[in-house]
Amino acid sequence: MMHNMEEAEDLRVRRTRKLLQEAMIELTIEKGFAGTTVRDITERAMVNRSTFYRHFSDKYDLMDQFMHETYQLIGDQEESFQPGNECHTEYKAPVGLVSLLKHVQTYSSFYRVMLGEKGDPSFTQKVLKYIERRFRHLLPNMGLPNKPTTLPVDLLVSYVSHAGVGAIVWWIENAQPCSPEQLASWLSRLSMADMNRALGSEGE
Amino acid sequence: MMHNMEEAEDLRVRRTRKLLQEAMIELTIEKGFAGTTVRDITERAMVNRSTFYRHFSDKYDLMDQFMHETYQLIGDQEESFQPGNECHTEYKAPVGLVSLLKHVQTYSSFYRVMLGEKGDPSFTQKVLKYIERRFRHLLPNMGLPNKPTTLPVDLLVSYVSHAGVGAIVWWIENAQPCSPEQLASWLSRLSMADMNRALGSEGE
Amino acid sequence: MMHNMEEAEDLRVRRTRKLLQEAMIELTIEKGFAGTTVRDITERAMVNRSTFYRHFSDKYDLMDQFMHETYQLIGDQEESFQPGNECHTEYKAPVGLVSLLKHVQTYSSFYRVMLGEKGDPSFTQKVLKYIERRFRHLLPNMGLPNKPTTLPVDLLVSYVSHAGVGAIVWWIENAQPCSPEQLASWLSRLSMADMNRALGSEGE
Amino acid sequence: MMHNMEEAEDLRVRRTRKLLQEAMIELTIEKGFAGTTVRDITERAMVNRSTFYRHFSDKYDLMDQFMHETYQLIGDQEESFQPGNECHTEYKAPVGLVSLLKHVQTYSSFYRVMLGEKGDPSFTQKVLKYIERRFRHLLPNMGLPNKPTTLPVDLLVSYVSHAGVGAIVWWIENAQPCSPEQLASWLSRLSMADMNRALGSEGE
DNA sequence: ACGTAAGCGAGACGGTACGTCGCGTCTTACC
DNA sequence: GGTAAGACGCGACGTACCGTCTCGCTTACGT
Repeated sequence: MMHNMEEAEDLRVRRTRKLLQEAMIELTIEKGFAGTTVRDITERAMVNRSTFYRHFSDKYDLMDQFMHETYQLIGDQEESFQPGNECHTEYKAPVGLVSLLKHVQTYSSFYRVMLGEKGDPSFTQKVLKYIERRFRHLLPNMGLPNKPTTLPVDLLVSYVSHAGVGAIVWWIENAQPCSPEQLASWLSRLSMADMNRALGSEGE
Repeated sequence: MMHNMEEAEDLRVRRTRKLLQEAMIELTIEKGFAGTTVRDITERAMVNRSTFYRHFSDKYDLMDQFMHETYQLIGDQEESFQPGNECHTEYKAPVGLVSLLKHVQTYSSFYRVMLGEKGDPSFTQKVLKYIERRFRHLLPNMGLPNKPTTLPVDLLVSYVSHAGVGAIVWWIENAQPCSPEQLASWLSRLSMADMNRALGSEGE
Repeated sequence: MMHNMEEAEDLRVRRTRKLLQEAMIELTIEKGFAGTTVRDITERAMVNRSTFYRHFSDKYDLMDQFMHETYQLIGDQEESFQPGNECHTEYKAPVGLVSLLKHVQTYSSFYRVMLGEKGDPSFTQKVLKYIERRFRHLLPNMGLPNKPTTLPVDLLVSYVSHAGVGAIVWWIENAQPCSPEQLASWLSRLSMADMNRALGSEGE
Repeated sequence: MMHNMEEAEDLRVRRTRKLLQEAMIELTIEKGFAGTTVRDITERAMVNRSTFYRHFSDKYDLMDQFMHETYQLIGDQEESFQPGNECHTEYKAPVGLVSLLKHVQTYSSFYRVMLGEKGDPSFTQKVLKYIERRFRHLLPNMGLPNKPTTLPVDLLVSYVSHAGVGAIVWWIENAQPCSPEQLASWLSRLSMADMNRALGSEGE
């Protein structure tokens, strides 16, 4: 009745995976992702190198699984997120954005490295895609004229998504000088303005 | 008296460097930057591997020198760029932006890869820093209140710079569906609006 | 009262050991002994790998136990072997040799591999030692002068023992083109001649 | 006129190969061939492991090349060997056999291991094939009746070849208690007798 | 016949060697 | 002096086996 057999993984397995994940994060912070080798990770985690390969095909796989688990969690928290009552009426930061920022804050050193020049482009890409997806969910609620001569929606999405990452980068590179809520508020106001401005009224 | 010594390089040297540069670009397009090895480059360039190391310390150095030469050229073209007469009065795309976009268009396949997940984070970083520098040149001309409770200028710069890269990414990933001038116009209007909006009047 | 405790093994145990033995033989025939791994054996035997190690310390141990059991059997059959009435009087093949050859014939494919280049030197060595022992049993019955300048007995023993293996190798590599009895006859005649010739009369 | 360009191999290359060969021989003597790893060899030779693989595909290849070079040399020495004047007329050991035994004596420790249970079956096989080839060269000079019911020639060849190895094994395992010439004499007398006896007159 | 100790399946783990690849340095000969 | 050719040391990679070790399940045995 209780031990939920579908995810009752071997205790040793969970321990090993956790140790490897933590080691990877620490080392990435210290010397960048590219500069971190599988051997480094396993030595730090005090796990045999061959054991690493029993769980992950390479360091990128370890990375991916970490992100996947993490973003799953953020996604779960976000279920309480109610679309419809937050956009362009009142500038209140959406719940999901705040919880994303809180996660980023938790791993701020890690994100600082991963989104920077010692990081990994496919990581940045994943964050970007995640943000893009969020924006696209918002879009249908706004009037989207999309007249031919008009600024294309996709351009706008790419613009605000990258901009969002830019805001996050600023935040973590300056030791998060404001609360997640504050940043979320500024950020969503900027993005919403961009989108409304571009899609709503065309000045010319 | 000695043929303008700063650029009278040995013909063989210029040939070798050019071959290596072209090979690197081709291979990066084909298999990503990380996946391209020095041996690949030298084989494609039909140059001996040890010769590579006489000119560049590694592939990142080759990359850097390529970018440096290129952006030098763009910078030169941009000298005609007159700050002051283009911002927030009339939404005319600045000359420099257009010439940057034209350069990007010339190497669009290369940029598509380098700014994407097969690219190199330090490349992206350099492009970003370049754009940021451009924005900061513009800033002093605008009134910047920077009250404490207000959206920080640095956040704004990071926001619009990343957004600019986002626009470029959209452009090259969609086979440049509009002219450089058109994109420059859209892009500068969006950025200016962001900056004016945030710095000029605080709605709330 | 307890059913002869030395061989009343658990049924499962006997089954497992037999399966493993057979698998080893098959695989050795197919891909040589060195090329056969413990995992191969257990997979073929449909037995868990850890079960293998409960019975044998490694594949060499499995090998040894197989040989030991087998040669025990041959030894038993050989008890009827009466030394003294077969050597240098009449060239009749000794019983023991024939039963050895019959055993070899039964496992001819296995011996073909094990005595060849995909085999195992320690296996060959064991066969050799077995044959040597047989010859040494015969020796005391012959007059052995062993004068200093004379061909040493040990050399002779090594000579005929290896020769015996050579005969067996020829036999199994040519699909046993003659009966065990025929080969035994030829072989013992050759060996006896060597030994008589060398030990009995020195031509020069 | 002097630097014989066809075999003027890079001096470093010759040095490296020699060091590796010697290391392999030493280690094989110390711990057997199977028990010697590539890493062992390279450490002993004070050569980087990857350099090993630039010259040899694995330790077996190193072995083979060593044997090939060596037996080439023996073959060269043997050119003075004149078939026809040594067989079955006078029991004088053939030149080739003596030079083979001298080579074996030079590397006696190595051969002791390689032909024994810590050795390698394919090595033994090569030695065997070499000896077999020598015997077959001798054969045509003898009258070979080969009547159907008669002892097959191939059996005889296998018999004497293995026997020859047996003699060598005895020799090196007993610290070569006699001169190569003495052993060669005994050995060729035995083998010749076997072959004459079997092929010449059939007692029954 | 049946309860229990054994044998067994499943598989994580620490080790060690493998053969490959890429790097950057170096030497030698050629032009 | 620039280049080709290529040996070399270094060190990471991902794979393959090895032998050891739980941990539950099931099955033949002994009374």
